Amino acid sequence: MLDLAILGLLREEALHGYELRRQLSDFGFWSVSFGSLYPAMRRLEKLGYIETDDQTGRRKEYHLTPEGKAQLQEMLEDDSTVKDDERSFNLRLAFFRYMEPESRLGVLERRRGHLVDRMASSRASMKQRAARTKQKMDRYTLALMEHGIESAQADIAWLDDLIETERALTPKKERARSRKARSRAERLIAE
Amino acid sequence: MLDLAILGLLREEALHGYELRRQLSDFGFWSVSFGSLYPAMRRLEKLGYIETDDQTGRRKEYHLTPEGKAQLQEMLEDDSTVKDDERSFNLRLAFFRYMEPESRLGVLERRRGHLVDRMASSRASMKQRAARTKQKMDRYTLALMEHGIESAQADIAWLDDLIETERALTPKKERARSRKARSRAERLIAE
DNA sequence: TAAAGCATGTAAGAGGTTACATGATTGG
DNA sequence: CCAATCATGTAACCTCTTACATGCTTTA
Repeated sequence: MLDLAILGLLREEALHGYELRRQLSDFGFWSVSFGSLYPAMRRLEKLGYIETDDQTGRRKEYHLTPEGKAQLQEMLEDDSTVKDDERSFNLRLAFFRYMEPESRLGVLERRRGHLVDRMASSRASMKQRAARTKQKMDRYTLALMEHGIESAQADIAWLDDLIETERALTPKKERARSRKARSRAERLIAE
Repeated sequence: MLDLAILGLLREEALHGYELRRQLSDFGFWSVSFGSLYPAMRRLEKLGYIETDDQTGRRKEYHLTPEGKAQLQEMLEDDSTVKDDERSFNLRLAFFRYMEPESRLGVLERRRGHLVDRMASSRASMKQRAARTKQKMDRYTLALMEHGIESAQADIAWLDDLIETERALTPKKERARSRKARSRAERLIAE
């Protein structure tokens, strides 16, 4: 997670730890602590993925080595290690330009599927709870769950845009299956 | 975090670990692992916050002790230990009904302020980056950041609804300062 | 009767945080 | 020149996950 973020940010330009941290939080990822960032950079240096040549004292600017570049590529491409959480997805999306165009659609659709699943099970549990206990949920819990569903819907609509654009950019055969899977998902959403 | 979730869910009804986990994920909080859940319940039992009397073998239903109830109250009320992340806020909101009405507005406004801040700094860094590097951001990064801002705006609007409703429910004097703080925040949002 | 799901638990370790320590540089 | 910010780092610890182990119960 953190390793991916470091390598990804360093792919574009050489950075030192402090600046890396700023960018990480500016992108809206997360505010990693220095106690986690600096040891991570040391580790990546030992692994030969990043290095620094300027000894000019104060700042320690790291840049990607060819091995680091290859490692980044592998981390982005290998979806067996991908977690289904938002941060993991956002991180990949931020580095989409470094990915193989064919892999991008897969990442987007996987994220979409995950959101659809979560929404469906959230809906189901709301109904089940309404049926089980006669009294309705308290105002706050209801607001929380409804907002969760609405946010997920907005995210899915946004993903659909991205998917559509991506499809237009990489015209390929064999789209029938994906389209079918998508309309099934849409039925699930529609209550 | 996990402790708060366990105590909060047990406040309404006695539950065993397996069921607790299901509810936790149904609420959209997170899918806690058993390797984390069971030890946590043990710990809470040793602390005297929860207990079980049914030895009927298979399931171990825990319920809240009076001490556990007091502890829950304290965890909900004490905002010095509150983290500003989404999960922490959602968890508190789900247990709003157990909180003092006077504390609720504070939680909502604190969350609002946090979102406004993050959005403002995200906006600022986008502009700064646009000015610094002549070339515009790649399509994906742009989509990510814009969507982040839009999501935050939607969350803020939702919070405003909650805040308004809450104000109507707890009519009090001394609202002028809060209202002023809120309109300042609104100016920040409006680009 | 086998497979799938229910239910509880342990051990090891990944992946972070907090708190602390240090010092250089910049701006009012 | 003093405070704030920049900048790097260490040590202790905390929270949670993964992987494993066990056995019961329901369903096809």
